Amino acid sequence: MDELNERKQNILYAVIKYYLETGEPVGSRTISKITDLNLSSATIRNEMSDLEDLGYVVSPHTSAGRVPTDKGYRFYVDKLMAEKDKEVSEVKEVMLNQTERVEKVFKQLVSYVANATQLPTMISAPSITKNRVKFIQLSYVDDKNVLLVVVMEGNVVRNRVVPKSSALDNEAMLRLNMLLNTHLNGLTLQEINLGLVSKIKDAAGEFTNIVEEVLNTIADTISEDDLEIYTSGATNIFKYPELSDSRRASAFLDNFEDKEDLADLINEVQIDSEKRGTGLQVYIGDEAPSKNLKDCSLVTATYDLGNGVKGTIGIIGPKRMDYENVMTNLSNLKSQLENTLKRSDDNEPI
Amino acid sequence: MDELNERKQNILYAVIKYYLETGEPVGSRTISKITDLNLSSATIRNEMSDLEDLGYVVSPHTSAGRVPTDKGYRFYVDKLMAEKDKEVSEVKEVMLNQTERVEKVFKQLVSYVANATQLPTMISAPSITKNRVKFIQLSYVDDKNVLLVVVMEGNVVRNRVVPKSSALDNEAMLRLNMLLNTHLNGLTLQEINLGLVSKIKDAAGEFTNIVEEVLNTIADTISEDDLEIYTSGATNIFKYPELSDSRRASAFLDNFEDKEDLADLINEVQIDSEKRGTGLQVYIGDEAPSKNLKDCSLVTATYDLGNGVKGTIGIIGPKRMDYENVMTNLSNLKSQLENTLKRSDDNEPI
DNA sequence: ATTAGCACTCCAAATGAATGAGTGCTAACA
DNA sequence: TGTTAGCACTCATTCATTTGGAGTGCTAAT
Repeated sequence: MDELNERKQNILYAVIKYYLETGEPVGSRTISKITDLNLSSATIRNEMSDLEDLGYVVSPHTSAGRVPTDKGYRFYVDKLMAEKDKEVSEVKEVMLNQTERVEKVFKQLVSYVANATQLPTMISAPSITKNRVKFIQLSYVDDKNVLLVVVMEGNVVRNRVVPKSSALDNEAMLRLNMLLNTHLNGLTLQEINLGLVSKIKDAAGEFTNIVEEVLNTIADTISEDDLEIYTSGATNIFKYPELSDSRRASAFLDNFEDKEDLADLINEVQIDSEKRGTGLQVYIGDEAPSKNLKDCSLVTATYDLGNGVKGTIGIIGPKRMDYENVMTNLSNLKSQLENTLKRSDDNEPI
Repeated sequence: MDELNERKQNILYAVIKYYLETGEPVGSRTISKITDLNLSSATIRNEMSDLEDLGYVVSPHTSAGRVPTDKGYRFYVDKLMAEKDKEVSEVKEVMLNQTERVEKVFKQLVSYVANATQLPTMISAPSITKNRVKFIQLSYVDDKNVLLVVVMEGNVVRNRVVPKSSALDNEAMLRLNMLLNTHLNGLTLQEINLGLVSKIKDAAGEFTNIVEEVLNTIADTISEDDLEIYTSGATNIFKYPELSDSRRASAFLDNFEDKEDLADLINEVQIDSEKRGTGLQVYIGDEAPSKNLKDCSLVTATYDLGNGVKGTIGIIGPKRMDYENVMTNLSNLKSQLENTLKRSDDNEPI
């Protein structure tokens, strides 16, 4: 903490701030000019040399300016940024229209964020494995199939057409619906264990095999795309020359296109967030829980709808991204999401 | 047609074939060596000069080899390719698992095709506006909402939580379900016109306003994401140096990420396909019905499930893509899709 | 403690020569 | 008449060289 005196902090701040804008190594003369410290370039040079020894900056080669290291960025995010720039950026209210399908809401949302930050953005819909079953319904579709609809808390709806092996008249269907609802309502997927399953099958009597099919389908349906990921703004990385050469860009976009990889990433971020008890997190370079983000930073906001139902918004960009802007945006979004989606749960009678 | 004698055609074929592989302008000496025409480079030079005059090839600068023009490609696709290479490439049976949700099937499919062709691929789920309503169901969710489920032909399911303004007991719900199903089953969205709507509202009696909400929602639900587009393999363009500089790549990926643009494109392709009565289409460069594909070719297969229900698979790549491989792949996919999805409709009793 | 001054380093952009692939043309040949 | 060998010419690419400038580190003066 005392490692850096005020002047060094000021200089480090100026270096990073300037570098964030330009992406070019910044030299002593520049700092001397842009700050109002009234120090000559020579003095700055001495200080910067110290900062380099302490590991906050490096110069890419002998006669270049200095570039922040991960440690430098970390210090900036943790200390400098918070202290200096507490000017509250205007909070834009995002239109969260809950009457739309969830899917569509998230599509709009992710594209809004990508646009606001001008960075590649991903967002995970709330993981529904921890979400509770609100309502289950089987209905007649045609002779060979029944339609299974499962409504989860937060009005997430999943449906599937299930082929039926045996005949099933209306009354039987009614009974099955009753059976399923009385046993499963209010439970999370994790709570639907083998014991319960066999109990339901017993109770189903002659319909034991159709119930089995239905239960399998429920498990499938709920878990199959647990962690649905939406992305947008991938091409924003081309705004940063340091990431746009074709090798790097291709590698990055490959990752960004692979929803499964992103889901893994988000999973780890959520675990992390739980551990640290923070909603907003910044991963600089190697800090990110993923292999291929060496040259990038990741900023995430994990929103929490209670009952362990969580989702994450993530932004990936160059290390020299505008952390402040990104962080205010995300934290803003996070609280709005929590408010809106929680409010929609207040409606429910359960 | 007589414009090109056999020898010229052979040479043009060799030029294009070679260029498809290398992406480099190809010179007379190369052609002289790789063909078994036993012609000296000088002769080839003369012929190539003629081909250039006729507009089938150009040389990018004075001392470079020749590169096919759009006209050259067109001739290749229409004439040369068909004649020469009718070796049937092995037809791989793609796993089309219809028990999965449609959504997931298409996701798998598009990624399969992208992988098989090593090109950016998009696919549109069958447009459901022309699809028929099979089954409608309202059910109780909680005090303030009802759940609306619409099953279309081909077992495409759409659902939505509809806020209800007035109380609605079980019996009323039953009556509404009857009413909606008797009036709407078997109709396409286009056939649900204003006259019909007011007729239903009349018949609904006291529930006229909830019926209105429901009907609006149906219209919305069906049309909102008409033409859902799935994409995959976007980063494959980086395999082609001529498209991987950051300006071009960025522009391309921007387009490819924008699902609305792609939907427009697919729409026009489908119209086109109808006009020409072909399922498989090749657009070379400017031929494509879109602004930003100047440097690319687009190959599409429009599958037709009957009753005007159509969808399109599209592949976008450099002009020098492997047309044969791509076209056999698509035509293969097309027929399998048609078979599988049609088969699933045979199940239905309507 | 700060600063001016200077030598030194190294990148980046500019210049220019060498290389080589390819063409067009002409003249010779079958 | 069609084909080919030969030659002069063009132009992109590559590589080494030069040059300019930005920046540093060090030293000596304030």
